[in-house]
Amino acid sequence: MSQVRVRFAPSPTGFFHIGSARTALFNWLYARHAGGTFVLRIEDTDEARNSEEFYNVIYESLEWLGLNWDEGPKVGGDRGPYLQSERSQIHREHVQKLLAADRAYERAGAIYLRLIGDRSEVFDDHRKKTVTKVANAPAIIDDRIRGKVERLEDEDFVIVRSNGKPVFHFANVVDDITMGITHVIRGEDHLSNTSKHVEIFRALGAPLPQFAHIPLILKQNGPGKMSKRDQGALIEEYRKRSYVPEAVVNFLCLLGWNPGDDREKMPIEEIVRLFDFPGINQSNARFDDRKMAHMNTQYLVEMPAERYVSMARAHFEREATGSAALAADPGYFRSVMLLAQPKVKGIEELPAYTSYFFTEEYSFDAKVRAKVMGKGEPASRLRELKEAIATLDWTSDSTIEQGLAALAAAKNLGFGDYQPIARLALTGTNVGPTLTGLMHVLGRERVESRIDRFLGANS
RNA sequence: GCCCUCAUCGUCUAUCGGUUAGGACAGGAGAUUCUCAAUCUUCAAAGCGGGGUUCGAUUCCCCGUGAGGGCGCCA
Repeated sequence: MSQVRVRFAPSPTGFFHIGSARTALFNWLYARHAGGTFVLRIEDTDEARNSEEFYNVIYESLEWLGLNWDEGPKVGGDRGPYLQSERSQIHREHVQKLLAADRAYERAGAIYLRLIGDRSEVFDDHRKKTVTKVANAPAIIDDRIRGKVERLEDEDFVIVRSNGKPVFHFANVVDDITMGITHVIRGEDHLSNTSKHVEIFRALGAPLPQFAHIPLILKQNGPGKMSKRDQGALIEEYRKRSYVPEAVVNFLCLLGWNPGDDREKMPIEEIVRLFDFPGINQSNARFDDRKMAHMNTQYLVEMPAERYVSMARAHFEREATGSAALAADPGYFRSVMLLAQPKVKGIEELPAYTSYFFTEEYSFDAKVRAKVMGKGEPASRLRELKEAIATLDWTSDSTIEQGLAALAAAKNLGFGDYQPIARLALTGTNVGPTLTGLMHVLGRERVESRIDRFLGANS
């Protein structure tokens, strides 16, 4: 194991944002790539917002994405505690250290970090008040993605509020120091704050970690970065919609990073092998749910049967409770789902796409019926098909296909003369899997009775 | 207002000074006579503007412009 130690430090807000997921992912990827340690630290300082289930949202989302942490809540580690709310003593000790070294002072109940340099009183037009400026040297941030960034802090700033709680910047830096974090990989929205962090590191006499500020994810429509209210912004949503977690991860990897060539769908092991700072982009990326959906479909069509069926069943259990599909014979359920696998774009489409397989009360699409019934002699074709059923070989969809082709040839017609009416009678619609495939799955009995019923109702 | 970052097809991106500027998603057209939202083929689509540097700039530098972010006793 290398010396690399990275951390993901979310705050328990009750949801898991896609931007957080990507930050967690990039940290995880770098840790795995470098053979380092991925630390999870929960920054739960704003106690009013925290509750047990808020913590679980973080754990469950990371687990669903497959981002396992080496140190942190639930797994422990020797640099804990890993909940920031349990680190107050550590924070206090560091404040004392600064106070003792005269690098911090109290004013109006709050504690400020003292910058070093000549001081002067200046009237700030924008804030409409007099402030004390310090002739400080600019902080130099040697960012692994941005290069050298200089930014000046020229006013003392609060590190502990008058209520005794450390501010984010301070707790964050102290925790990073005491946890031995070597690489701080986070969103670009923190880049400007980093000068404050550098001042704190220096005041504490701690070496700077490597910084890497990754680009942000912008909302699909409209201005600004993605926020929790935007479509597709929450990881929970993808879980609910039964997206393939590997597909979500793969998509997120490509939002701001690429392997340097055309490859898009890649196994995570390969991404881990190739992932490094030079491959990370500098510009923000607009989120595109259609490309995400496409990636998901790619994973779905190549998914082994067992997993596909179990994902489908889990989805029906969660989202289509009471569906007849759940009561159906497991073997039949399986056949139906596998028949639909190459045809649907997502697991979430399955209940609607397969509904007629699980009930005899499937509805007929009026427009489709009018179109199909209005052309040629569909009823005759259906009767011919019904008579041929007894002679069909039901062992596979291709033997059924051969039988139907022979029937059509005998009547000097084409398969296309039977297909639309048969599909209408059997499914009530004009879209779906191949006719012969669905006949094979439905089986001879269902096919026969459905055709009978249709002929009875339409003659 | 001040500060920081970024800038190639509508979107995600490749190119690390010399390419017919490539791929993917989305879109258009066509094919598959077993439908289709599936599959295949195919088409259209880009270097923000102005200055430099250079034999040569999408690529390097500067200035604009645009986009994003930060300026709390929020995280």
